[in-house]
Amino acid sequence: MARVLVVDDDPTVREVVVSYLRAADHEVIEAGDGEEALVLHRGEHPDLVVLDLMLPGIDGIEVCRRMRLGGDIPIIMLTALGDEADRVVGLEIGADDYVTKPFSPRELALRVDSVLRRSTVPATTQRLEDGDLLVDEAAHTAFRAGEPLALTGREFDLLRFLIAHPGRAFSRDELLEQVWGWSFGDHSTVTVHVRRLREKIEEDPTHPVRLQTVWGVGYRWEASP
Amino acid sequence: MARVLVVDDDPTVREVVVSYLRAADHEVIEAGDGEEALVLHRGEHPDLVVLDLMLPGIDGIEVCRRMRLGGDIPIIMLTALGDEADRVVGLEIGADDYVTKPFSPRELALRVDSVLRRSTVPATTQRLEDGDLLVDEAAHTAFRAGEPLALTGREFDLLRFLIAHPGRAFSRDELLEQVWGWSFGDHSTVTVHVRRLREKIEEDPTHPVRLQTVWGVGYRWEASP
DNA sequence: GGCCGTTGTCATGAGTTCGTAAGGGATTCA
DNA sequence: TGAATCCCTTACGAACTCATGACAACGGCC
Repeated sequence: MARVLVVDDDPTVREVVVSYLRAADHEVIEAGDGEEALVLHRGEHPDLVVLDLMLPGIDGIEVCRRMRLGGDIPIIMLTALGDEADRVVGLEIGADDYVTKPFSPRELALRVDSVLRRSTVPATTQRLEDGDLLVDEAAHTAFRAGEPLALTGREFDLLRFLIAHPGRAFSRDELLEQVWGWSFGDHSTVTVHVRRLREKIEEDPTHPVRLQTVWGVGYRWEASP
Repeated sequence: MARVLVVDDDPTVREVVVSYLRAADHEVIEAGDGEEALVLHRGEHPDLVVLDLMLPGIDGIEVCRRMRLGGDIPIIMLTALGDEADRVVGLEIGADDYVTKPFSPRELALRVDSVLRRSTVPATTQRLEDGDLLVDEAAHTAFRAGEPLALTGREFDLLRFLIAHPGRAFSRDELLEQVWGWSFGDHSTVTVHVRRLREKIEEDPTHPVRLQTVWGVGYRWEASP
């Protein structure tokens, strides 16, 4: 339910943590060192960071400090077992929680949930991707090849719904129901909005590739290969 | 600093913990079993509880549950080392933190401080930066390119919140909730304050770059590149 | 008390978005 | 081939949203 950035230089540790967090329905992005972590933090706006204290290059403490400058983000520290000094440092610089290595992945997942729960702003938004298209629900913005698209509210809702349900054809009635929240309505409403959306996301709006017409039925989102 | 209730059936453990917490300027009250703990919790209203999981009579889990019924009080669990089941249980029933026995009293004292800090002041930072903007929370002052900005109280709160959560769209209701602390209110209050803030931080307030409008939704802080 | 800055509310106007209608083109089927 | 159906495109007014300026209430300070 949230976007989590996992920072650890050990790929094995990352793999385990990532798989557990994904199983808990979180979107996960990874970094292997401090520099990469800071770049991802700036660019991806994760909801929470799981951060190893011992990192090559910029160490975890410095990463934590710099992330804190860029925004109010919860951080869970990973520290070596028994190294009390490390743990003390972690708490002093204001990590929201920490877990000692070796740790149980299940416990870490619980900590993540716990920290998210007491976070001031609920993190319940995920991002949807399809090829070079990206729908960021938290930012309420869609991007094509990294460039933000100037979508209106309805267009954004429509795109979000279609990308979330690729490969399936929806009738206009279904779209009115799912996107507009109407139980009845004029079909042309859908038609026109589809056209407007195509105008903004299709390479050649006259010959749509992603938002395809299904004759006699409605429309279908064709996922990128 | 705070009133802490220490619950453990071992008088030696209590004595060590208590002396350390007193050294850290906390007021400490003690209980040797679950029943006594619940009575003191009800009567003395401590700010935080350090609770042994293994107790004669009513066990720690039950004590924790009942205390939670009586209010949102931070609880730190004491558990046996390596007993992951206990730790997981502790987290699941909502302990804010735990410490494994044998533990360093100094670390416990730090944990107490840490939990108190995040329960009273939820994960706030001292300084926030975004491009040439700087928010100094301690001084309650914001700067642009080193020059202090003449912000009013509300404007400062609004700016701090937005910079702390960059790249995310907030509805007016959410902003009223997060910045004003209101659960309901007039949307125009937000609109007007956004306008006033833009007047002071945007290069061209008519065409805002950082504090952007998200049509039909609310506003979003655009982090500088 | 009087002055001043802050704050919340309101009215107004400008700008944006949305739904609908209508005409023309495309597709299907007899 | 022709008719019927479905879809695309365009245009336009209504409804909505936001920005702006003004104003009164409130509290601090002299």
